[in-house]
Amino acid sequence: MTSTRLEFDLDRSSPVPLYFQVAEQISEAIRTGELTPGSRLDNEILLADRLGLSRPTIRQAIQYLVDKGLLVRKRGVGTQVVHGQVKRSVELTSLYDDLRRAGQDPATRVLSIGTAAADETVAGVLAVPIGTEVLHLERLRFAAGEPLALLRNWLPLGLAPLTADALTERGLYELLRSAGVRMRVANQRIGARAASPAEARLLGERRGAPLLTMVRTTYDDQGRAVEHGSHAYRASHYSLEVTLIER
Amino acid sequence: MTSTRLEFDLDRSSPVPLYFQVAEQISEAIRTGELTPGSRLDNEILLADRLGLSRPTIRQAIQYLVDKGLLVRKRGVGTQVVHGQVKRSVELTSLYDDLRRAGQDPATRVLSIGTAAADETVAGVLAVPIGTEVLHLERLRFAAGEPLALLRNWLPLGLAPLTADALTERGLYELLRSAGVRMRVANQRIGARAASPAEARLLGERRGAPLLTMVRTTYDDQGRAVEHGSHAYRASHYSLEVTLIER
DNA sequence: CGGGGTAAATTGTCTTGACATTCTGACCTC
DNA sequence: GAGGTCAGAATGTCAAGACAATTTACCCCG
Repeated sequence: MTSTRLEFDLDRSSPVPLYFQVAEQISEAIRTGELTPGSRLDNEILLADRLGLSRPTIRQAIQYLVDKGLLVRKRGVGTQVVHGQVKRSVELTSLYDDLRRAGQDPATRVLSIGTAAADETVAGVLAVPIGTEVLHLERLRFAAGEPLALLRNWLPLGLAPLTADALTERGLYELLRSAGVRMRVANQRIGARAASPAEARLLGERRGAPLLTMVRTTYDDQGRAVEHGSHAYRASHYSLEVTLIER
Repeated sequence: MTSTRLEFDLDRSSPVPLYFQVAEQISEAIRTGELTPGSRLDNEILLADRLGLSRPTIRQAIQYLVDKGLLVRKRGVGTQVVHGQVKRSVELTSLYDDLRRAGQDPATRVLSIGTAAADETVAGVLAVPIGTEVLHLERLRFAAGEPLALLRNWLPLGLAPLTADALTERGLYELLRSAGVRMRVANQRIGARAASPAEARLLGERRGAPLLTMVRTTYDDQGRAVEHGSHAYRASHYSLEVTLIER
């Protein structure tokens, strides 16, 4: 089994790090099928030699792809492309992003927006004193013209200029990101329960219909809570997908 | 703000890599509160110097903790302990493991175990031809004496010696791991639906009660599917927790 | 012909050294 | 006093080399 002779374009004057250029091109070769699942990469020393790079740089590129789940390394054996195509969606996504990517034409109706005093739960997760004024949102999300989810959020004040108009046009995550908030970690608790009469009316379901619930707290790169949400989805129309990669 | 003078025990004769020893002890210092959230670590060069290690080794230790979400690095600034305490459970866990860790005394009743011909769905996710014989399991999981979940699994034959007795005593993941299966990636789809009469009877719920459902496929480090499961949990008794870390 | 030991191949770990990039804060100028 | 400029500090990237640990395959011996 001879390994594929990959071609690489390296631009040493580019601000893009060399290890990243290498990783991108290996990744591309996997995507296009030039590197088939199970095939072996050349060993690190040979690769480094052929590209005129040092071994640590090559290792950094490979490690990056191993962390993303595209490659597998084994000491004494070599580096291989993983078999099978696992969906790789480990990103911090929001419902709005997901729907738009799926071509589902999301729409939002802002039910309420304004400040509220943080109760014990909200104060706890946002790490502010009880009673602190926080921003409270209630939105109804539609996809393909159908009501899909009831979204309630609490955020610290002053994070981003959020208005009803802006929230009607764009998703919360998108607005936060463009305001310079760098979300990095999210903790989600996913459950299910029967719809209350009020929820059923808003979502167009029968009373007692199963709802998928998610309580999420999102933190920025400093570990500060930037958003807390309590959402309810119509189980008949939506499910969540999660991919876990063990290191 | 002076940085804490950490003490480190390094054992160069240990088979445990030095970078890992350092990472463990920083992690421990964070856990015990010796390093408080927001506090700055000494810079990498100073740290390397004090421990008698090279800078790349220190960087490897820090990078490991950054990936786990315990530390934050900023170029030109330094390395800090993240604020807040995000739950760090990015592991590939099974229900059985979760329950036992929570001291919930899990128990299992094996409803059926045997081979079955793979239908289109199962064949697709396990990457075997339709009609291939696969192992099929049906289990009822109890916690604290109460029925909690209905678990159905399909596995390739010959992976591990699975018997009804073994499955009564231990979890599926535990048995697979001890048979040398290295699970690395899991793709999960989480939803909710109303309980069918049969499910309601087994789980001790009323007909139509909301169930939390999870369809999961687990892959080993080669990317080969090792397990496919379709599970239903009593929403009134259980919820799933997921932590996402963006790199 | 089978089993065990050995050697080769490959990745894992660690060191030393250099320069680039980015952020912060102090200083200087207007 | 406000704003821009510059220097210092810290992490980011890259190189070249050495040795360790592990896996695989081969060869030799019984």
